[in-house]
Amino acid sequence: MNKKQITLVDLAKTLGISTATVSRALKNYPDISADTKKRVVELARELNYRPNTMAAGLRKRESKVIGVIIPSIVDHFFSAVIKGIMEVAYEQDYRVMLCQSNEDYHKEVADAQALYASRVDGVLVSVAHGTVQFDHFRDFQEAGVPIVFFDKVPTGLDGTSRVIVDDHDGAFQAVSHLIQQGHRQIAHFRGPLIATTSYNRLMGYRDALAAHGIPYDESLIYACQDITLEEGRQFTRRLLNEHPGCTAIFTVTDTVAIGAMTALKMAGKRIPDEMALIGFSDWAISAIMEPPLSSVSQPSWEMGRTAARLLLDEIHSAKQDLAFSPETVTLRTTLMIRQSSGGA
Amino acid sequence: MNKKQITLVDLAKTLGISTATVSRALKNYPDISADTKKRVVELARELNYRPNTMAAGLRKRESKVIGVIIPSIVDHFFSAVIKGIMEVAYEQDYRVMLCQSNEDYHKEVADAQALYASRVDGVLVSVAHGTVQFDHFRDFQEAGVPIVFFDKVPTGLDGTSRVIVDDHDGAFQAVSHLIQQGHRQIAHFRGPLIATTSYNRLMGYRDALAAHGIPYDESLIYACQDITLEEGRQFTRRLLNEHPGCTAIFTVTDTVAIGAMTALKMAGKRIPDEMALIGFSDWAISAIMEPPLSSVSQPSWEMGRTAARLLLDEIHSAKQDLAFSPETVTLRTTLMIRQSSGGA
DNA sequence: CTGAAAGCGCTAACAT
DNA sequence: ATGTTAGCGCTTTCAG
Repeated sequence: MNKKQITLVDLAKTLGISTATVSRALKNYPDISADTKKRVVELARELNYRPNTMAAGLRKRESKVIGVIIPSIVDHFFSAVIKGIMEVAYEQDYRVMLCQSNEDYHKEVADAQALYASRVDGVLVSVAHGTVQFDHFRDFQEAGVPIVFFDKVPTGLDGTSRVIVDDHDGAFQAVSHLIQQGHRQIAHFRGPLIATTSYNRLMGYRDALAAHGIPYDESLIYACQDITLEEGRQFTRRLLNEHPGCTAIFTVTDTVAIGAMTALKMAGKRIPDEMALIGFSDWAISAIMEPPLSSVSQPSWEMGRTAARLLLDEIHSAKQDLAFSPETVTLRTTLMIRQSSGGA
Repeated sequence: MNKKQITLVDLAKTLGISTATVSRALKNYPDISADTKKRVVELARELNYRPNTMAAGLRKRESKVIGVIIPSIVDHFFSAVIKGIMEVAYEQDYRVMLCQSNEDYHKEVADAQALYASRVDGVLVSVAHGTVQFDHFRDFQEAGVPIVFFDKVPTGLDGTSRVIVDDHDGAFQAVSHLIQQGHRQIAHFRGPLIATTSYNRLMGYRDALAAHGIPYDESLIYACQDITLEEGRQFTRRLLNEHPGCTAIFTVTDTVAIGAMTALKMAGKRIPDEMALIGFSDWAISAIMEPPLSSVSQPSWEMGRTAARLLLDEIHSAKQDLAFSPETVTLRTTLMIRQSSGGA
């Protein structure tokens, strides 16, 4: 199909020199005469020569590609992470191969295999909800291909770096803020506890109550399955019924908080006067809701950059056979106080 | 660095047969005895053999990778497009290499070169705002590598397929709807006209007025530069001042519409009674604004799937040296009528 | 400073 | 039904 591409051989032939010299000239090798270098570079530009990275990769046993596996790309958080990853990769002259697991374990396995088959130099992965077994990453580990996990990280599988968000602290701050506003009965709409993030946010909530001497009341916890607007609405209606004395809600994520907001308005409750509200994630839209939604902001872009940097460092170490000790970086959240929590 | 990987040679040696046979056995070639095939497949699984796609790619002159260049990934529209692309690619056993131009011409050029160097089998691109010259795609064209443009497509550069949205019709419908609701003075907050999308939406607006016998009043057009919330707010305040008789606004995109919504509420105007509002893009959030925002919904996911399908078809044709005539697919928008336009 | 030659891992004629 | 051989385009010893 493809028309003939220009190769090193073409350049070498027309110049009457060896391909080795051409290769070296193009790579700024020290022991090359300024003259030949110039001739090579010029001809290369003239013929529009483009090195074939597959050939180089095969020979050098490196692809200059990093693989990324994420649960979902249509998600502000993840797309911001990817943006961070791509920036760092680009800065260091790496390409990015992207896979979306759709929160499906089997797809994640297939993605890992495809990336391994492509001989990526490293992988960044945020594991799917349902993933509890991690054999599909063994290929990489056995081959010495660095892996860095971010956001949703596996339990066990040590020897790998991780970048996570301090969900516990984020929740702790949010709830502490509500307590400082005078709230005593604070509901929490949590997520599924298999997700470490949901779990840690719940713990942050509990610990904040404990730290302020407020007893933990399990009936104030409502468990979302799918983390939808609809769940936010439903639980709000139930809460209003079951706990008329409750004056604040902290939700596992903004989606749920916005659902709650709608339900509260429909019930004629004033926010934050009759019910304060804080979400988690700080979507772009949260700030423009009415009233603007307080939320725990996650450093998504930073997370992408940090994870990519960690991975590339490890790749470089591995290439030079240097030791590398895996690191776990915990990024801090920021509580964005807006009107919905009465603090702004 | 990397530990030794299992190769065809390893399999061939332990089984005492040739690599050719092993290769064929793994690929379900017809002329292979059931017995050897079984032995090969079993050993391959046992040793956890993973074919090296770089080697195969070099030999077969195809990478099974498609490149994607988009202006921005942190954007609901584009991330949905990418999702569609990745799904189709996965179905047909292709990998996706993703690049983000950041709406920067020079980055776009660098991305194109990197993708060409990776010898991708085809490219999908949505060009940056500022891109007016398209030489950086010549490499692909000369090498016979298919390109499909989507959303932001180049003018000229024919011989390539395109997938676009019918912006004109989307705008036409939106404005017609407003007219049917009885509005006669309808403002339009447009985008920069270098973007074909913005231009076509403006034309749709004009033509809808014309079709209903309403004169076009240039002073009702406000030009956004950056398409921000803030611009939406400012223009709304100006509009209220300059055109007290105006009763409806159609904006180039939802961001601007939401800015307008905030400004209207602050000015104490009731939506849609005193001012009707329709946006464009149909963000997830538009439906949960208060009042819910009417908007022209773009088929983003469909666009990704269509573009990817078109590209893969062309790749397959090229591989078999079949003729392929470039196609331009125009996807229809859907007007989502909600409360902000008074129709629901 | 440059060249010759081998080889990365795989596939595809062309044999047999 | 299987083996032989050549080669995809590049890098890298090892010689000179």
